[in-house]
Amino acid sequence: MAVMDAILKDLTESQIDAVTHLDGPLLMLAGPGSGKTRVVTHRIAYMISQGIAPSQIAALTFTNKAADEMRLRVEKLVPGQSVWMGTFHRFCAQLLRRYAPMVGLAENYSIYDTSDSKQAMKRAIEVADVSTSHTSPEQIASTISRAKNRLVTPEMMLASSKRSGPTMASKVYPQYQQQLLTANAVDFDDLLLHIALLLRDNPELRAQLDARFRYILVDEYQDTNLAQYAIVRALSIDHPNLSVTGDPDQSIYGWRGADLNNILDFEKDYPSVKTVRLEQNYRSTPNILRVADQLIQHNRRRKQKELYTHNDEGDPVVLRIYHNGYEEADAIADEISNAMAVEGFRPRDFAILYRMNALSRSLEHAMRRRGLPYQIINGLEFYQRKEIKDLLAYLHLINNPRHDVALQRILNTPTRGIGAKTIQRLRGYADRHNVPMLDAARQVDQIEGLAKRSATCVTRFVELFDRLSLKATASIEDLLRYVVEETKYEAFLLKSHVDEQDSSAVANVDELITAGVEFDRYHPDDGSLELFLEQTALVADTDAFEDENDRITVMTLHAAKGLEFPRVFVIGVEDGLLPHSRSRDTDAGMEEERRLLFVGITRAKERLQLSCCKSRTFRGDSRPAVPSPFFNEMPLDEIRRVESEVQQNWFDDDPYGNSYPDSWDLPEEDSEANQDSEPNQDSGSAVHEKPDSLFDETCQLTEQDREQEIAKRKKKTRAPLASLQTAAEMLASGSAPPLTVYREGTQVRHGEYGEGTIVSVTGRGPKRTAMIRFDDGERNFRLAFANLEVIGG
DNA sequence: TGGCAAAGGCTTTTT
DNA sequence: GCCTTTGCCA
Repeated sequence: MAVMDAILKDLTESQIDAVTHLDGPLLMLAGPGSGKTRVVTHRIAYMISQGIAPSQIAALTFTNKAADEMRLRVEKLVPGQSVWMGTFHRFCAQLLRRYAPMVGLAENYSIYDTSDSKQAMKRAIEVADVSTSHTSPEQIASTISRAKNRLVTPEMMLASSKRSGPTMASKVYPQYQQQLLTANAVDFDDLLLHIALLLRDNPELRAQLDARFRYILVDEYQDTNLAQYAIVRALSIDHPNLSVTGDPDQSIYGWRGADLNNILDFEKDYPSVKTVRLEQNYRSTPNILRVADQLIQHNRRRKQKELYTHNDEGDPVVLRIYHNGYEEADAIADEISNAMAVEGFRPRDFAILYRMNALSRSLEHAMRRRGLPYQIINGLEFYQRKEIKDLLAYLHLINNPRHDVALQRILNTPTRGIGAKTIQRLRGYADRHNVPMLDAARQVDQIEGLAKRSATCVTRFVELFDRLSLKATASIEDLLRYVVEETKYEAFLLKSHVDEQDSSAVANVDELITAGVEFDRYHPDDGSLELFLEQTALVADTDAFEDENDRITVMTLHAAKGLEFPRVFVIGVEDGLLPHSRSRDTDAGMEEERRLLFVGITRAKERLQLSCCKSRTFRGDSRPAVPSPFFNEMPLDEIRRVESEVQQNWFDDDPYGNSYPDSWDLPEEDSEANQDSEPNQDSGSAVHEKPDSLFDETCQLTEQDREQEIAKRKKKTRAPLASLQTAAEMLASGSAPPLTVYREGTQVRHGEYGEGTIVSVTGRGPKRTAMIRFDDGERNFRLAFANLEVIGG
């Protein structure tokens, strides 16, 4: 049979083993580049070819992108079949649409994004009346989020905190849930939580859905949390045809509640499981694979596996040491541009990966200056833009008039005379009566202490809203255009960006409308406002990735999971960055960081470069950087180490005025540059005894380097690095603005407040701040801005 | 009330 | 360095 041939052709024995497994639990342990997606898609095709109804199959992925990819490939094998494929969150969102009333919601419920839920959280904290002096809303939010991922309800949290006294989170959690319920909204975690609890508490519904989704496939199983575990478990009792794929070594979402035990204990949960191991790697060269393998051997919580490949040896992995982040970015951009010109690589062949989004900036500069086409996949993108959030807030409120966060956002946007005070009054009224704020706005006359004028403005807003609501069933495009027009939104944008060259805001509005047009075209029949909003809420940053675009890809290591590129650069492989300083303290944290680097390394097919810098600009000023301890866990003898030469004109060529800080700092802060890199004494007991840590000479500034740098800086007119010169020298050379020494006891005169005495000086660089005592009290000034005159001391 | 400028604070990763 | 909050003035 032809279809069958196509499905099983070119598969290895163990792959066929997995593909042809139909009934009963299946665990696929698949190393990087082992053709996992291929096996999963072929398996779906095989199932269908064996007569299993596509409607009984659900494939759950981690990102929409992975789902799209899967859909595309299944479509090729068995055209026209409709298997449900999508993310866990989308899966739950759609179930919840249907069963919303069972958890106290209406089916037009809204999905709060992170910033929405932060707003709700603040309000909950206010209502719960707890002091946040020792925590932040974010901290409480993350505690509650973790609780939800572990299926802990407000009642459970309260009960468990009975003994030690209620915690901040246990007091806020019920309030927060009340906020969401009143607003007919859920947050990301609730999507999973509601469904998990629904399945647990309603045996009939559970059985019904178990039968409906008879075959469930879960991708990236190593990244599932308890809530997700409970959901798939509940759907696989009568029909335990659950197949999961994953790689414990690629679990990188522990911070989000992912529980490695889900995959490590799968065989215990389902004793009759068939386990298939896919260990052959079809992606990378042996050189790359050995580095990855030796690194990950240092993790203890894992399942041992043998990675091997029949690919050609290829080039050695390169470890590159740069002076600073700007050089790193420039050199990589040059290298890419060279490889394209000389070796015929395409932009899409390259990926640059890093631990934090903040590291993308210098890369962006470097590539833009060379005219290299690139795509940055990062947070704070399109849907986070103010103008987009504003317009979507209108749509959200039209779809769900109880959406309080949206209401508060647009009540005075564009400005229409409704101030913070008025909004606060409305909120207070709403909280007291336990009603949505829009209802409060409709009853504005009954709110005491509100100025007549404010009340009129509110009423006018309600009228506007009612007018907009009449268009609720129009196409998304029409609705958006109508909103923009009725609110005079563009005029508002133009007015608020008068002197800026920021025309991008208006362009973004157009782009949103375009997105609406596309949605309308894609959903001629089933398109609804609700669905549009759901889609925009559940898009991830990684989904913006388009591989048909011929561009260099720039993104975080997290976002890179599941992708592959011929040439990969991992930048910023430095202690404190990778591993990140906030993960360094625990073994679990370190292991996850190690896995993260493992994921980065194994994205590369042909060539891999890891790089670190001697100094890195961070939060405004540059600090010495130390290579990642992970380098000591790699086969260094087969890695090619290249230290960039000191470029003669490097500092003069530097296009960014700030690669070295101007000298605001007082000489006493010298020491920082000198107390380099003690190669992490506290951590790494096992690998520690290598005294010849290869970085001794390379990654600390040698005396010679230092002298060269001093010489070069002296030539410049810009203020030199304070740590390398005394204030007197700077004055003598005329290279610095007259350096005023502000210290405790210095007498100063302020243009406005008169004479005073400096009590203390804190902070560094442009943020250096002095506390000055005047006759009428103490005030803080930033020395860089304050207009101070020294009169003595 | 609204607009602006300065101070404050903060950065891991994302559905 | 950048975004958010605050505090002051028209």
